[in-house]
Amino acid sequence: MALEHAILVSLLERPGSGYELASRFDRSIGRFWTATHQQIYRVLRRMETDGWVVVEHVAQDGRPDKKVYSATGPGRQAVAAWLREPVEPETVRHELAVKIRAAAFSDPAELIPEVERHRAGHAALLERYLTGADRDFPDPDVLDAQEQLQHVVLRGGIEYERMTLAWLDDVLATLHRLARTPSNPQD
Amino acid sequence: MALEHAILVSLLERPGSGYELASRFDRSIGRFWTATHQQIYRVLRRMETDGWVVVEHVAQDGRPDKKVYSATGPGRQAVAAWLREPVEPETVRHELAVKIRAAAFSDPAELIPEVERHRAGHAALLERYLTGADRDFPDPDVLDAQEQLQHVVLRGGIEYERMTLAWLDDVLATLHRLARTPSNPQD
DNA sequence: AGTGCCATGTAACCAGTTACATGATTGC
DNA sequence: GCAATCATGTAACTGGTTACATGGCACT
Repeated sequence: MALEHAILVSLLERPGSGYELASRFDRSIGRFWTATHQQIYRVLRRMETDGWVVVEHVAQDGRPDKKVYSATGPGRQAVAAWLREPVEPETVRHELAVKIRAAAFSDPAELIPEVERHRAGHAALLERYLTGADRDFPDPDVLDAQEQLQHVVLRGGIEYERMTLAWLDDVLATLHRLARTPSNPQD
Repeated sequence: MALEHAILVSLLERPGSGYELASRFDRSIGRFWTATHQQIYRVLRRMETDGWVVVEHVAQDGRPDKKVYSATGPGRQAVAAWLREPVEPETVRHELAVKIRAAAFSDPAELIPEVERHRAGHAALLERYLTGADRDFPDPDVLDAQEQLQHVVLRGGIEYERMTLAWLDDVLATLHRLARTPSNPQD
């Protein structure tokens, strides 16, 4: 399980409430780990009883009170211990790839709009990464350790999106080729 | 849910037993969808009662009997209907990326062996893809529709591994740089 | 009047993982 | 004798998703 650790890393970078964590998981951290607010609240309570985080109740006016969480010493140690454990290989769930193979048993042309939709999504994400990189790391040669590590992860996201865009173009070309030569497999 | 559909696609490509499906999920299909045999047996039974697949009991001598499953007409229609539904965006789970950011709160040098282990795993996988591509698609210009779609998915896997290798080199360079300049953040 | 943001939660369900169980055959 | 391969399953658990609930403030 790594959601605990993802939350701890986020709290080490900056303390915050469950709500704030949920919005971070929708933005930056969401690039490589997703979580809903329900999950986050549940895990935060568990980590509090484990002593990995502490809460500070903050009253606000004009908006609801919030509970600001911070990582504790034991929490930091838990992260360090987890870093020393080997990561199991990622379990892949690539639904679009399954669909592309499935297209052989239906009409490949039908998949084109879906692939185009994905392409547009990835293009938009790449744009967001690039503008985010410009904004958050305007001078990539002067970064402290934490920023360098954040930056190299962001570079990974950018390269992933570029690769994916190129591949989706390859997929689209293949689908268009198949649409032009109507073989109609077993239908 | 897409495990049903991944199994159906695999059975459309070729009928097989739960055991055979499990080994396919360890090889080719495992590139973009994973499943254990327990899961596969459970889903096959559900799909049988739904009429998406049919079983044929095959007695064998020298080895245990097996139940060979095939996709039915309704199964094929279920795949076609699923193809027309939009795919939800993939939920990403990239544990290594979390660890790289976590390294800022521990010793970045400690992560180097782990990243090298990953690099070796991805390099081995790329090799396997490349030899598999040579073996299964020796002449990529003469492929039928099904093979073309399988091939474009394989190309995606190859490009993904290449990109990942390049990124892991980038990560390693970053970690080595940080190890040379001991900043030691909050320890 | 309606939408969106801030903020926290409960409850039910479903998918996926881990552990355990059985048993014959083939090869080292 | 031991491990690997073929072959199918049960049971318990855990992590993640979906639906539902509450309520004030700011903006259009």
